[in-house]
Amino acid sequence: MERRSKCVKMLAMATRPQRSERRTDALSRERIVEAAIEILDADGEAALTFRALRTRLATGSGAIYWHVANKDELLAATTDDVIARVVTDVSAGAEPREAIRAIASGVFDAIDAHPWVGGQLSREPWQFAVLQVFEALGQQLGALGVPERARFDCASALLNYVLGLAGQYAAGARLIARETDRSAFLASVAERWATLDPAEHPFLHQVTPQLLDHDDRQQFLAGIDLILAGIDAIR
Amino acid sequence: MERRSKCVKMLAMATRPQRSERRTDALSRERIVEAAIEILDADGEAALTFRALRTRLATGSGAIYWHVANKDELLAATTDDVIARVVTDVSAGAEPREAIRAIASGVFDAIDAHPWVGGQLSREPWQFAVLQVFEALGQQLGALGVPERARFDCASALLNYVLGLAGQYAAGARLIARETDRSAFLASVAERWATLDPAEHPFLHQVTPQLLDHDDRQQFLAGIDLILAGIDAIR
DNA sequence: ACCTGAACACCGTTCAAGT
DNA sequence: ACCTGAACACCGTTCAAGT
Repeated sequence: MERRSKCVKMLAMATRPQRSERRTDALSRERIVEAAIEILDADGEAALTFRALRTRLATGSGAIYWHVANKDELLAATTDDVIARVVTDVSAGAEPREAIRAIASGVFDAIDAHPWVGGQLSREPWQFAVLQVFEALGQQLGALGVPERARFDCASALLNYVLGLAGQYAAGARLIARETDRSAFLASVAERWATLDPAEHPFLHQVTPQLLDHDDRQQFLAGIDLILAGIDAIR
Repeated sequence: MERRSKCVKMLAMATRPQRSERRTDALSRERIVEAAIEILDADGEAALTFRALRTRLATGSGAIYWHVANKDELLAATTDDVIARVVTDVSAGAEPREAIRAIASGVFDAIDAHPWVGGQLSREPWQFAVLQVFEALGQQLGALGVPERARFDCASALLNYVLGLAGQYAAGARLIARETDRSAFLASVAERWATLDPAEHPFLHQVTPQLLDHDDRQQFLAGIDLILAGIDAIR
């Protein structure tokens, strides 16, 4: 996708006299979204500012606003970009239950690779990216034989669960960025739990060991399976 | 809770010569949190700024920072304040399944009354308010007879679902604030769905009627029941 | 100990002016 | 049509100075 096009252009300008030919790397909505994703991946949500963007794209802020209405739209576009790949990646031939797990896993992995996507998904629920996931889940529920009346609620339950984890995971990533690593972060959470009165918080004390060595992805899929089991029960 | 204490003080100052007695309404963390909640309820998340706060409290920004570390801590405190009441309100005597529904309903109603709480819950997952909900859910799962090994995953699934809805609902409220009302908002969502290709989005087209007249609270509880049914199935 | 309020270092967004 | 970049109206936060 021509990530180095800016450098190429600058080299060309330095070695050749400028020509009137159309620059192939002219500013475009696509290039802006791409640059935004690079900033978000490298330095997190807080680092994405129009100033950072115009520096990276070597342009003025007004130029960015020519292609993108505002920051909300830009964030929605970056999220759509990442999620679109997930949903279309799910192979159409799979068995419905496996397909649902694959969709959920795909969203999980996308958030794992780009934590800022989690924050964005849970903040803007009716954006296109979320619709894509909702549609994909709903189709598979149909294939699974869930009666039409119940499909809306079931898809909604799965979607809310996925979005809930999305937000949680994104927030976790935000905190871990400040700490050293994941296990140190979990240890500090466990420490805080340990300071709570065991008489008032018996459950938290009980599950602290599980907190410390649980696998996020596995726990996420366990939740999906739980909801699928519930769907089986009402079917 | 003395909501009018500022006015009382001003009247007192106007009618009596100042006395050296300690003002009962001196600035305190509690009063700041209370004022913040009033601003959030009246005008939404975007309206809560330190400038709005210092105007309402008739003080300087530094005074607020003396009692509260920063804006994140203030937001966490407001959320804790609202959620604490929900969790302690759940009557201890209820049957576990009903208690879980009551906890979930309580969180739902709190978010319904204070949409900004939803945004905050889904953004800061390990804050105290969320721990309280997690603890309450976990305790009831124990009472329900869920084996210890599975309790962590089950509580996690319920919590993620609740937090997912929290974020979604908060975002919806943010959008509805700009539109006229809820049904106009849903109609505009349905309109957008209608523009999508029915061949690619059959599910969305199918459930549009249900979108238009669904009850948020009822749908939320249907999801809780679905997860509870799944928990029954694995028990 | 607690409060004041000016100042700092940022934001997102706009817009007259250029090509 | 597309881009520039200064300017505007905000933020959260700090801090010397007051009581």
